[in-house]
Amino acid sequence: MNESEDRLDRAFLALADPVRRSLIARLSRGEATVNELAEPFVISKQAVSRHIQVLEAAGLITRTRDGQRRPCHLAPAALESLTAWIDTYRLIAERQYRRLDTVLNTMKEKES
Amino acid sequence: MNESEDRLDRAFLALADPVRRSLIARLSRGEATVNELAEPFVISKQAVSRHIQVLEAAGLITRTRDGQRRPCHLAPAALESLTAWIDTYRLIAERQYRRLDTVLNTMKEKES
DNA sequence: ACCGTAATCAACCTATCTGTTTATCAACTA
DNA sequence: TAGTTGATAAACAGATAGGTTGATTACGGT
Repeated sequence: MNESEDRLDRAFLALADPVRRSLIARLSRGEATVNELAEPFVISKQAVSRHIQVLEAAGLITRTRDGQRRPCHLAPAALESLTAWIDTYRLIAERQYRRLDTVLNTMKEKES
Repeated sequence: MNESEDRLDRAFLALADPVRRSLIARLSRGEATVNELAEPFVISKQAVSRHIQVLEAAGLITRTRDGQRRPCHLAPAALESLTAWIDTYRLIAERQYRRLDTVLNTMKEKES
C-alpha cells in the first residue's frame, strides 16, 4: 500500500492525456459542469465524463453538488504537490551540473 | 503534428510509473549505466532498459557513449518545462480562489 | 405524475503498456 | 580471434486505457 506512490501514479497519468490537460486548462479559468466541459470536444460526453473521473480520482479536481449538476473545480494543492516532486530532483540535478561546471573550470584554470 | 502536446504526453506518461520515477531519483544524484540502474530492481534488466528508453524518448534523460556503456544523465530543462506547464494553470486557479475569497469577504462585510 | 436534462453505468472493441524469455549486436580483453 | 560483458531487439502474454453505443439513474420543471 504505497499510497503516496499511487497518488503520484494517478496524477501524472491523468496529465498524460491532451484531453485531460485541456480540461485542466479550462477549469483554471473557473468551475464548469460536465456538459460545459464536453462541448468543445469531438468525443462523446461519456468519454469526457470518464476523463473527469480520472482527474477526480487523481485528486486534481474536486466536485460539488448543485441540483443535477456536478460542477468541477481545480485543486491547486494537488498540482503543487506534483511540481514539488519534480522540482526536488530537478534542483538536485542542477546542483550536480553546477558542481561539475566548477570542477571543469578549476581544471581549465590549472591548465593555463 | 502537435509536437509540443506529444512531448507533454510522453513526459507525463513517463513519470506515471514508480520504476521510472525511481530512476529519475537515482539519476538526480549523478549519471549511471543501465546495469547500475537495474541493480536495485526485481524486474529484468531488459525491462529497465525499456523504461530508460521511455524516459529518453520523453526527453527527460540524455545518453552518452563510453565504450560499451551508455551512461544516462538527467535533463533538468525537460523537468522544468513540466513544472512550468503545471504552474501555469495552478497559479491561474489560485488567483481565482483568492478573488472568490475577496468577493465572499466583501459580501460578509456588507451584511454586517 | 410526466417529461426533459445532467450525468453515469455497462458491455464491448482496439491499441498500447509492461513484463517475460530467447536471441542478437557491439565493444572490450586476454 | 575467441570469449565475456553491456545493452538492445524480437516475439509473446496479460493488463489496462480510452473510445463507442445503449440503457439507467437522479434531479427539476410544468
